[in-house]
Amino acid sequence: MLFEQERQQKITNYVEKNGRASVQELCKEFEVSESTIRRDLKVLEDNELIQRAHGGAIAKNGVNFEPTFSEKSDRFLEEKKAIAKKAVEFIHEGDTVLLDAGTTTRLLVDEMKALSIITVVTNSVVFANELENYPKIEVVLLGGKLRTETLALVGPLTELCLNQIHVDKGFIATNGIDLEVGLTTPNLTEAATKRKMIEQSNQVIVMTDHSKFNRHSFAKFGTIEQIDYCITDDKAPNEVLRALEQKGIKTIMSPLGGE
Amino acid sequence: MLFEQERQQKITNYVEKNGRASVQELCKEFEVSESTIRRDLKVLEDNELIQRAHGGAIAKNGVNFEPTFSEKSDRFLEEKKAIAKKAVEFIHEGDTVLLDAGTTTRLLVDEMKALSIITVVTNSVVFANELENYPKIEVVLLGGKLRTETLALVGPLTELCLNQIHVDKGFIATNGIDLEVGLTTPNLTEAATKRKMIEQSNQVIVMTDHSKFNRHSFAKFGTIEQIDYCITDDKAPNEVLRALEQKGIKTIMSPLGGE
DNA sequence: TCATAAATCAATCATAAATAATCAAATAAA
DNA sequence: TTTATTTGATTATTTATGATTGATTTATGA
Repeated sequence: MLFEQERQQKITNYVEKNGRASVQELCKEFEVSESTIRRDLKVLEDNELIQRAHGGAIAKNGVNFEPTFSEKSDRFLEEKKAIAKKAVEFIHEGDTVLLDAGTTTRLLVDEMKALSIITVVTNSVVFANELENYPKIEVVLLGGKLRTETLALVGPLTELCLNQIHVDKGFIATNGIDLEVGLTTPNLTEAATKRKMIEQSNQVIVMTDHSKFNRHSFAKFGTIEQIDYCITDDKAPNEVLRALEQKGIKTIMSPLGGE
Repeated sequence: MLFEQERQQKITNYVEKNGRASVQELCKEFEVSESTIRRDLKVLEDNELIQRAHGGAIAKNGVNFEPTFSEKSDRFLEEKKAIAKKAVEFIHEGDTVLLDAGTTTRLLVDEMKALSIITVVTNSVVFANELENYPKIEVVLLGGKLRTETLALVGPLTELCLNQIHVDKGFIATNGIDLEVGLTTPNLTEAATKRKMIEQSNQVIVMTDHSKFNRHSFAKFGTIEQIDYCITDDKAPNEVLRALEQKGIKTIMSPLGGE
């Protein structure tokens, strides 16, 4: 008999190996009920490990998936929008900001378009493209190897570029925030880049929706103590936020529907 | 039985592959009703993955169909295409190549898509975007300040990135090629970047249509002697090409209409 | 040009499948 | 023990789909 996490790990493997899997197929394979499989799929989707479909799941990093699709099915979009609205208040005229690639930070890009003169440093080709039409925003793109799944730039070259700069505020995305483990993401190379980003930011602002709390992924890139501000939505677990506050980290809970 | 998203993905592929598809054709192919196909097409159109038409759908920016508007208005397009066809012959499996941003080099990107495993270093965000879907090509984007007019990355950060790499072949675009003045471009910062590119390339391959000969622009970025190969079209002035050959530079005149 | 026919479409509805929500039993942890 | 967690069964609810219908669009011929 498998433990819950073991089964979920194996389901991920199964889906990745076959590119897809139906709920019924997984029931047979793991000898559990449909309810259990569906619960597992939900968890795995929250962790962005698979892509759910009506009737089963599809592998994520499969060649088959356009970013537009994952964007469409982006969970917690409203929460992320609310978070972005709060985050943009941190940016003032003349600031230099660092913007980490990620689905939550993506929505901050939209908010930034209305701002006056600022410099935005980013490792996301998508963000750079989005911002290039706004003459008041100077865009600096970090170099590096292009990760095809996320269109983010990572690797030694990115870190080298980061070494050359220092920004007022760094907006960092994360896949997991856990009081004990800290900040984590699934990809080791990406983690190294994020680590350097935190180093080069005067203020570290973590943007994360509630689903990332008390979760951890594979690669650690920072400790809780390195955070200056944590912006999240109003479904984030209160006890964690209190613990953060006790460590001197300002937490901002953004209510849904904006201001 | 396919999941909804899978079917939509496959429809996109189908349309892209054939350039077009009728509703009935798709019904047969995927064994679903017209209603379903129409719903799918609507979703795909909303996601800007295809273009709908009465009776079916058309591929969007067809990889190898009609040229886009900006391409159409491009001067000497046919010449540039011919140049790109010659240039791509210089690239072999396992090569690392440097691709300068420019309208002539832009057409080399299209040619490169068919190639096997290579590494492409570029300072063009557009090129990086274009190539990211081709898994056999590893894309390294240089960092730097984003020039909004050309979507090229330039500046000290770009040069710093270039310092870290060395490539087999560098494909360089130019605004002017003159026997006395050398290679020139209108922008000083861009010139500095090109200069560094030439330094870091084992072989320097200049791609230029005939209109750039005997012309010079404001900022010089290289001497004639630094060129290893010069690829141009069959309207280039013969006396200049002869002079280049005498200096030991191989010149390739690409006849219009390909091979 | 216009009128008519044919094809295609969007909107609606019914249905079957899949899902989320709920609850109780089983299991594990305190 | 009690308490929390995981699981499976049950039930509303939601979703995907195909058929139908009337409206649009396109094609055809005068």
